[in-house]
Amino acid sequence: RLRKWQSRLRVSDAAERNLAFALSELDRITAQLKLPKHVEEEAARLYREAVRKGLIRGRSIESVIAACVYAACRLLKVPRTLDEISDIARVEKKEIGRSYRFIARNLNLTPKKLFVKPTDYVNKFADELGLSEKVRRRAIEILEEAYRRGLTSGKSPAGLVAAALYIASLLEGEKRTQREVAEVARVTEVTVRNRYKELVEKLGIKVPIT
Amino acid sequence: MVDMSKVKLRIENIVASVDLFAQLDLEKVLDICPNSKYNPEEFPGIICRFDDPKVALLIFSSGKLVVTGAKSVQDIERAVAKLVQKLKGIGVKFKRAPQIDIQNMVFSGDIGREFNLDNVALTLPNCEYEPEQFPGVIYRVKEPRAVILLFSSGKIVCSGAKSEADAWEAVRKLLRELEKYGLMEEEEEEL
DNA sequence: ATTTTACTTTAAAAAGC
DNA sequence: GCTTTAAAAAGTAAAAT
Repeated sequence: RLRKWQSRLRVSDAAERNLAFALSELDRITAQLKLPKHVEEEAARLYREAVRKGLIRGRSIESVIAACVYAACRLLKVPRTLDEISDIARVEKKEIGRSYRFIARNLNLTPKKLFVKPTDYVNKFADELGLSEKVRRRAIEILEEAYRRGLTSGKSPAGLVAAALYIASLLEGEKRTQREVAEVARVTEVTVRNRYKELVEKLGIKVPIT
Repeated sequence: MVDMSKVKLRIENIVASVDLFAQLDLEKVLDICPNSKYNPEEFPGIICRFDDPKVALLIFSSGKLVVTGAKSVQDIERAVAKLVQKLKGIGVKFKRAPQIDIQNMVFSGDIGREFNLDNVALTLPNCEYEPEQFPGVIYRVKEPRAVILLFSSGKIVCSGAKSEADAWEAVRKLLRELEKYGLMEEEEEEL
């Protein structure tokens, strides 16, 4: 009898220790990324739910917490790239991505709930690049036309937004280099260049010679 | 009725597990497998490649094998027969004829029309789509168990099926769902 | 700056860690 | 869970030219 009691205590002990570790990890990440309180709370809620459903088995607490942060950002429309999170999480991006897709599947986080409008990324990147409202509007117009023309399916949203911002910055006379745009969007210059070429070509955009 | 007339499927890879019903001394087996690799530290089996039929075999001391890379069940049968002949050459005795089990078949294919994957992801239940991580929609079919990757071009990859008939049935079920949710008509305008 | 090579996703088995 | 094997899809990344 006493043994069973002790083992239960041990189990809840371990569970409490794991939760405490997970929440401290969550605190560290959200503080470093300067994420709003409601995102941290949502991530914590998702984590507890994941634990309750036994989704942590076979996965590290770190990768699941990082995945919950990313999922919370997507659910609450707080644009953040997976790269930014994996920079400070001590787990590789690939592993966070796997945990993210796994909890999304099992917590019924549908693509619809997780969808973040490209517009939100436009504003986030434009903020970091110090671009005007005019450039943002132009970039969004380009993205909407690209969507209508079927040029966005399967492509990296970050890469598309980066290319649209690059083009808009040229058109509105507030030029940013491909390198600068690629850096904030966390994609390579080659990706920006590829998207840029396709958008300019297929949408017939005349960019000023640089 | 689901129109499958424009759908194409091409076998790309077959994975099979095989039991030869014989114990093997892997050090001796190494001699009859020219281009083979064996590092028990990292992997317990011999990795051996045949040019004809073009397959890769994983050979274990238990006498069990994994044959991959085949484009037909016949390729697997031929590869197993070829290995058995070589093993007989070094004196291996078999308790009975080898048992071959097809474990997985991978197909590439085409549905014959393009898709707006954002629309598909927002409408088709139980699918995954994370373009930041992978360009295709991932759709899991319960029965027969298989997974289909759907790309914006309409090209697909079907894996996990244990037979060609199962793969066709899985694709048929995906098309039935796409039709059910009106994702097969909306003649994506222009271009 | 462009080309080549490599890796992302899916499935499944083998023996052992 | 991981290790190894094969193959396609289309995109992106990294490395080479």
